[in-house]
Amino acid sequence: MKKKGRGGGAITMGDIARHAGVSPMTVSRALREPGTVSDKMRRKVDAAVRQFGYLPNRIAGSLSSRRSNIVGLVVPSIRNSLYASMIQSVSDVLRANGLHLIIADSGHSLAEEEALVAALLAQRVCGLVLHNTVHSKRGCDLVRVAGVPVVETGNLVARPLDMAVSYSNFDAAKAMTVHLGRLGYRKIGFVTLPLRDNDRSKERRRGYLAALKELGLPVDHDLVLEAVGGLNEGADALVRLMQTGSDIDAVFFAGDVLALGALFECQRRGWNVPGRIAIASFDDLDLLRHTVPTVTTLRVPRAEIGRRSAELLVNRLRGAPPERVRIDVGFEIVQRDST
Amino acid sequence: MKKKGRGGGAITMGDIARHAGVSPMTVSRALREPGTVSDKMRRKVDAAVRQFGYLPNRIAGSLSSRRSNIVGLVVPSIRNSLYASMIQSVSDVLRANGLHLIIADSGHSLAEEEALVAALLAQRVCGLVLHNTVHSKRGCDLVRVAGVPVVETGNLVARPLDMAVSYSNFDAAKAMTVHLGRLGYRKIGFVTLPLRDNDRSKERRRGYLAALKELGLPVDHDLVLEAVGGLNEGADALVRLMQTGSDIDAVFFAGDVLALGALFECQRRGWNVPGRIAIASFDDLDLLRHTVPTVTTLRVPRAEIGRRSAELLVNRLRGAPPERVRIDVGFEIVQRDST
DNA sequence: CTGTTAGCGCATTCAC
DNA sequence: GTGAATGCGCTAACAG
Repeated sequence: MKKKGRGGGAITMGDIARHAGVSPMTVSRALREPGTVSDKMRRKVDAAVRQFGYLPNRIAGSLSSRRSNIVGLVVPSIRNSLYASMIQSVSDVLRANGLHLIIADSGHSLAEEEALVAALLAQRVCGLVLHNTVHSKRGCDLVRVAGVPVVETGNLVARPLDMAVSYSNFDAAKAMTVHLGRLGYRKIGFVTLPLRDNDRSKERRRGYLAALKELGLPVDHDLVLEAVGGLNEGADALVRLMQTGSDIDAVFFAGDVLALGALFECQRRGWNVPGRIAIASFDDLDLLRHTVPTVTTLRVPRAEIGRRSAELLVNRLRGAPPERVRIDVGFEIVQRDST
Repeated sequence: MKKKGRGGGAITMGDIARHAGVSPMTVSRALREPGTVSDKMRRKVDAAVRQFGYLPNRIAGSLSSRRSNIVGLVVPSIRNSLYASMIQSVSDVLRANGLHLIIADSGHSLAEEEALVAALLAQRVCGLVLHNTVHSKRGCDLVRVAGVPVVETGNLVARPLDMAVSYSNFDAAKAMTVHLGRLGYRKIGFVTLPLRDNDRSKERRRGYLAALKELGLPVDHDLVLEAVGGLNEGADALVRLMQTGSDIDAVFFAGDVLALGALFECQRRGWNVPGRIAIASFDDLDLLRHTVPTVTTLRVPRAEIGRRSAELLVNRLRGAPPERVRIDVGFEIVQRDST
């Protein structure tokens, strides 16, 4: 059983117009700018819309208006809860402003990020949020040529593609290391996440090393480890550091999951924290406030980063002049029982 | 160069065609079906595409072909890591098949889900994945009228809108409760997540009650608590249950974060687990394998749910006949040290 | 294999 | 305040 000869497809604005006895243009206006249409017309349109369960075709609308009202977001990993609160706040601000969000996951790969940026731009997103701050040459070119506003959020880069909202990974890691030094720890290990194509990891390690220098402590390369994410990796790293033979007294993990894994390993082995070994973390995963002992960490205002990023995009889309913006949201050291 | 005026905007397929000395249609084909175009033509097109950094406008393509190649996914909360692995596998399968994904977050609200479904359908998504299985009347109508394939994943409903890939929350909760009974626990508490508009929570509680009956244990309503998510809530619930005065010996938490919060509370108070109180959880959060003690839980194959959901959509989009599908991925009880 | 014609469903721009 | 004409950039369907 097909519809009338009228090409069986979905209901269009024209159909609604016909059934409401008005022109398609009036339907379009009644839906987007109800104020510019007389009450009588609007009621007729609304009735027909409800009757048919009509949903305007935004694809056609976007093509015609040359605006998609969709923002693209690329994070290194959707699974990492770290990004979740940022995603949420970006999403909330955009929705409050009638914009939609496409989230993509680059899997920490530069090539994948490039492919995703291309795909998003091909969808004609009207703005981008990129967590990574290291991009392929072509990725940069694509963004520049497209001319859409872009916010980079993973690290406060000196010269962003367009806008940046973040904190300094260098300053944060340095501050935490100095904090440990001031607490009296002298042999401070450091476990970094993979450094490849990752600005943030590199900056954190740089911060750690700069702090040692400032504290007048020697750099012991046996005390610096690289680990991929995960609880097991954190546990392994801790054990390896303890076995170096050096009298290591604290470990700073550049990722909260690593720190957590290490803490659990200590619980399993009965190593007192911080008595036998102190543990510090990066990023205030909610859990760190609940473990026994609670874990000292760096708090980064992830939600604020998301909110302000989205606000910048919204403003730009509303006509704010394109100017380089660089917002430092800062960070905070949360001293708890593990150090 | 008369009409081309550089101010006009982005580069179009027509521009590429002109510069490559071919027709727009050849450009279109060279990009989408390179095999159907001669080598010579394809090389000319590729050269022009690279020279201008051309990205085809998918909005125009979608409007013309009446296919968006975008799938919509609605989850109750992006922040919940539970959904993350499902999202990831959906995303992977879709991308491998040239489809994109829009993720939306309903905040556990029925009204919000309806609004999101409407927005996604207005974007003319070619498929939907809905985690929630309770929908508003209008939400159901919208989906049905749109005629796009839909997969529901949160609970294995008897009569899905279209397709369902999930496990039975009832069976799972019942199985775990029976498992606890068989281990010898006689006073088994239950902490549920909010029940409102939430099929999954209701089914889990039903399963718990059915198990008590099967075990021949009395139902003590003081031992059933409702808690919103979060570590604190889990801790609070545990303490309240312990203070009922009844000699409660085990608690089954219908959410992994709740269980974790309870476990940490036990660590803080020095309550032996499972000696003084046994703890069981729902959903195999990675952490539960690492805590001290490790936590008994229900493992649900979240990634498989995502993968199979996406595969069903892909098949349907490739022309598979619309038939009601109902896939039970099952679950597994993971017995660990907390019980 | 390649090109031509004719829309896709809406919003912009102008008349009225 | 309303409507008619026009085209957004691309692809389906056909013709050559």
